[in-house]
Amino acid sequence: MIKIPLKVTYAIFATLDLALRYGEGPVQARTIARRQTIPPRFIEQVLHALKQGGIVDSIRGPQGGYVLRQPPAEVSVAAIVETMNGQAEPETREAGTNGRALRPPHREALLSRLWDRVYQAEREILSSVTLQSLIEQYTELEQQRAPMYHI
Amino acid sequence: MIKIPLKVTYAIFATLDLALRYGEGPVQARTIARRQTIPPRFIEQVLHALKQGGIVDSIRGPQGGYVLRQPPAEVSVAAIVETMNGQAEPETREAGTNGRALRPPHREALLSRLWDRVYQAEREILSSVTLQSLIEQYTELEQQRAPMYHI
DNA sequence: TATAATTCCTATCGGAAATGTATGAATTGA
DNA sequence: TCAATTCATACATTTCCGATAGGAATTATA
Repeated sequence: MIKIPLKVTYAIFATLDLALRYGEGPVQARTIARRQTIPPRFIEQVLHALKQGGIVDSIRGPQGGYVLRQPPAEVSVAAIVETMNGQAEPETREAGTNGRALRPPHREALLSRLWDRVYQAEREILSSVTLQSLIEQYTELEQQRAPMYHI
Repeated sequence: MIKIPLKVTYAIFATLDLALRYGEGPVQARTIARRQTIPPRFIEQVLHALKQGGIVDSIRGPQGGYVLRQPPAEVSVAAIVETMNGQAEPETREAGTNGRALRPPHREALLSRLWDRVYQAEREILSSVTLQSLIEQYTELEQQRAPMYHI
């Protein structure tokens, strides 16, 4: 049921990459693509969507690139996920009804309510996680195994 | 993020149709299809999947059809949803990593944890909703607007 | 002002998944 | 035996997603 489009994963890794370098000036799409192993032409679209969603800012021209619009602690995963999904209209496909079974208006409402509850639960979880907290979790994980010889 | 395949919606409406007639003998696929406005050839596949998942039983031959295997109060939406999705392997696509950014093993783990939490929350909600409770909600909704002139 | 580096925009492609159709075999009550 | 029904599988169609491509717009720098 839960679908995690690659696009979303890419978006999170890309913003994490920016978060690790927050305050150090713009990072170019190509650079992120190389570091995160994301198809270079594809990450452009991801970053563009993130810009439309107000997650990142872009600087054009030479020495340009992308920067996080807000400090990593202010950027929730929920915001990123919603931005990446926001493009496609929910487009609730109706199923129609007949006879004397459950009838359309309420029948649809029944499931809408349910999906809404699920969606809400998801949002609450994703809202509580920020790029900052992800980075912290990551360094914790790393330190458990090897005393950072990177970053 | 939340993806609701039509197949799943159909499965819920079909089982609801059976739930409304629980104990009254088998209902034929064609009948459900007509009442719930589901492509007749398609609902067969849905019902078949539900049978494999142990949600419904089937009776072949004339006067055959489908019945709920358990009373409506025992059938959770989670069971239905899992049955309908159970076919396709999750198939976690890796994204790989390079350079000195977040490195693969833990980077992936980071998101896996997060998606697991979301998935868990979803399951809890869907497990708490049964066909019985859906029917109750439905009749409530109906009575609020018009004093049932159907069913 | 020219140039090169970069983002921006849109179109398109290919493959996979979802949706739906078709056909015939197997089962079984009457 | 016959007709009604599920069962099984294959096939067709559409939609979505990941990815690629080409060129336009912008701008720092020389």
